Amino acid sequence: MSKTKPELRVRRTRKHLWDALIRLTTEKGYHAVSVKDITERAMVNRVTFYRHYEDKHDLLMRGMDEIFDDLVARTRPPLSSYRVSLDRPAPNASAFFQHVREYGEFYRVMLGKNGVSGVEARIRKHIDELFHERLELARQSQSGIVAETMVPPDLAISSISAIVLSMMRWWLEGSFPVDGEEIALYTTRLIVLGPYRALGVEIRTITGEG
Amino acid sequence: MSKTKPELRVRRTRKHLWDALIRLTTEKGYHAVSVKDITERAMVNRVTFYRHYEDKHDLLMRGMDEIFDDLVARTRPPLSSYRVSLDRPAPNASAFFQHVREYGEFYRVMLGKNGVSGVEARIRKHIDELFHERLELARQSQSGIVAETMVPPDLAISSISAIVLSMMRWWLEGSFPVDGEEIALYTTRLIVLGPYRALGVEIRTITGEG
Amino acid sequence: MSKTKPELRVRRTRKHLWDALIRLTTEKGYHAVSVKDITERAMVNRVTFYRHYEDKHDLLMRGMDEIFDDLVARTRPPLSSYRVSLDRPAPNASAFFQHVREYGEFYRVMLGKNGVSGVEARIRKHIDELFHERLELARQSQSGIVAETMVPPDLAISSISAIVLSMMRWWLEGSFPVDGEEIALYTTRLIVLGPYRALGVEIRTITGEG
Amino acid sequence: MSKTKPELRVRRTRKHLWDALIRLTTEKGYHAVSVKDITERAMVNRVTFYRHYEDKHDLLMRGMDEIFDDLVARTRPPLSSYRVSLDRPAPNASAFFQHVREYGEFYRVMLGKNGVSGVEARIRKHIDELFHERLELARQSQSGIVAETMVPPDLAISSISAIVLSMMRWWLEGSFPVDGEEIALYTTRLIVLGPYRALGVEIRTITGEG
DNA sequence: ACGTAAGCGAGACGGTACGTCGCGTCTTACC
DNA sequence: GGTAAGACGCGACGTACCGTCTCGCTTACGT
Repeated sequence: MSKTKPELRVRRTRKHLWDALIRLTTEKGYHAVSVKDITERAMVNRVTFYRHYEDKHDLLMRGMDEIFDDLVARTRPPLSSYRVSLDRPAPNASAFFQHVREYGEFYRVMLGKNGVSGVEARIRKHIDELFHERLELARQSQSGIVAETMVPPDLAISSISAIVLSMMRWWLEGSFPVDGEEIALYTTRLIVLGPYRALGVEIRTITGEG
Repeated sequence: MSKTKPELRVRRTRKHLWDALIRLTTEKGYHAVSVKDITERAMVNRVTFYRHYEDKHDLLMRGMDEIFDDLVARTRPPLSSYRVSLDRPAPNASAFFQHVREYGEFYRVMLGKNGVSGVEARIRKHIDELFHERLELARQSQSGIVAETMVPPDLAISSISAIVLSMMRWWLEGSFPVDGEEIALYTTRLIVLGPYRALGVEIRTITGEG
Repeated sequence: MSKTKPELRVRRTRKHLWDALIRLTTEKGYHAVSVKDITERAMVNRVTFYRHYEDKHDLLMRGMDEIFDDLVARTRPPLSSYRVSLDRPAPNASAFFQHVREYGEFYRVMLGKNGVSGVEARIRKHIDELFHERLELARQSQSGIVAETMVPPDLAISSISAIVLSMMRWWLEGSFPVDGEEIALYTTRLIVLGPYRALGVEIRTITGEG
Repeated sequence: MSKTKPELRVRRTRKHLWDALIRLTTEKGYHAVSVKDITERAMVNRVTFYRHYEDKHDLLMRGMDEIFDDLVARTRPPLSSYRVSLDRPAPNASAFFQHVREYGEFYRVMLGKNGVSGVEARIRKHIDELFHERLELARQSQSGIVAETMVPPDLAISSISAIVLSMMRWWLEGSFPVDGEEIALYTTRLIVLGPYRALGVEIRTITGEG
């Protein structure tokens, strides 16, 4: 590991800047926030900002990197066996929403009306990656090969992250109206019923259904 | 109707400005586009721009208004009877994707990575409204009252527009890889299988209906 | 005479524009007055302004031309014999101040703090011309030739118009505090005592003086 | 003195701007000079101009302040005893014209045909103040009280600055055709002969004084 | 008196300058 | 070495005014 932990002052400065960015974005939208705004709120000199970041966008990106590191660390883990179910949330779905809650302030502002256009795409990309392999596992666990699907596979796959993002947004906008497990369960259901079924993934554990 | 059709010169100027905005946004992203860029591309004086629009955002909003007027005009129409089906695209879905193809350049850039943060939300809102009443009709056509749904209704509803947007994005990014009828069919299927099902809208009741 | 008297409407328009210019200049100073201001005040379309005048300055110059035509017409006239005196105003001085009173509004604003830089010079030039020949007459009426003057002749001459303008300003700013004859008398005295004497012009008719 | 001397860069920037203003005004007249012109000539960014001055006029006023500070510093000084004379220039008159020569470029352009309307008035006001007290001293040195003057006092006084300005203009326009002492002498003579005489300030009383 | 040519109103437009805001760089001085 | 303070160049902003043009209406003048 080449990166040594930065000095205390440096970390403090960066944290102040990040917090200021998020707060100001919440208040008046990312684009209306200027570097001057950020540094004034963070009580840091404007020149100091430029010693740490290239610009406002750079600050955002670096902050997001850390958040996504956490996201990956939490949701990627082994997950030896997995069964598609309508009764229980998929375990990584639970982990995902725990993460979302923790970084709620960030996700809320970025997905809200004052958000940043590219950020949603980046989140979607991450979710895509996360759910992609799950899907592969699920499909491979099927005995036979599905000859023809109801919708083209990549279309179905892209709808998954759309649904997840939609769930996130609903959960965040309502300030976590339900439990993390619950939203994870709903998300699992919508994905299993829709895209999964369209792809021919059998819901084995479902009892009452054909 | 109080608004008289503007003079020829005026309409020409506005069209040039709109086209320049869309082209430039495609090229380098909305935020990197300046009013100066727009007017230079449109071969219109910068001051003339401000005679018609407050700013870049105003130009975008007014242009969108017209597009959404067209969208509503095409998809709202009566639609006396409607049956949920997995075999045929819902008629308004077809109309919707025809509209999307027509304004493809606009939708492609706005939903792409160079898009504008608020625009997707606005599109989503429109789609929400369009599909909302369809859903109500579908649910009311059910004989009994659905006591409990698999996911909260508004959650399911919000996932619908997420799916539609996702379909649009896929279709646009691939430059219309499939027929409009086909993408409409896939969209219908994903919605019927997922959110509709989660809401208890039975597919089998469809076939039995007149 | 090649110039036919312009149409009624034309004369009316021009008068409105001139009046508006003077009023507005009085109110907020020449430079703060825009063509738009003038036309609005004159209740004339802005384009119409440009049909008559090149710009604001052109309007001013043409108006001044008329005023100076009147000035010349009144003060140039024959004036067969003239005697320098400290008891009576020089006749052309009287005529001059009558003219000033008549066009008081114009002169007041042009010589006041909101005035126009070039205008004073133009007025000075006119006064110079008027007094120049008087001086020549006066000097030639002297029997002998004045060998050496107390100040160079052209310096003395240029001080004359300075004094006259100074008198005008005082008279105008105080809204004609004294009679036209009186101010003409004072002006005559200051000129005769100062520049004239410096030039060696004898005050013949003066009784009580050496 | 609370005002610290500004940084070197700042002084340099301001000097460049001032010089550019004077040069450009000489070349094409104050009103034709734009801030853009000034900054281009001064090789300073336009925004930097506005960091120092409100506008073109502000630059002019602040520059004038410094010049008038110098003027006052030079001509106000003690001046314990003073005698009206036609043979020697009044000492403050000499000092005055020395000052004028030093700031010749400024005065020449401001009093020339490309001048600025308000500036002459401001110069006149300064001269008025300077000569006012001299006059009072001269009049008070008279033994008796002058019952009636040939022209109202304030009229005579206002003619003094008119004469001085006139002398300045002649001297500047001819590019200092005569010595400073000489023009000061002529000015003294014209003032003593004209306004002073009109006010009853006797010349003969001068010689008899110690 | 009346038809017609002019004068005129209305408003879009290109163009120059304005004064302001935000960006990113640099220098100087402090700790 | 990290930070504060602030001058500066640069590019864009949104506005004001300028002078031109085109399109129609109306008005007063000449026959």
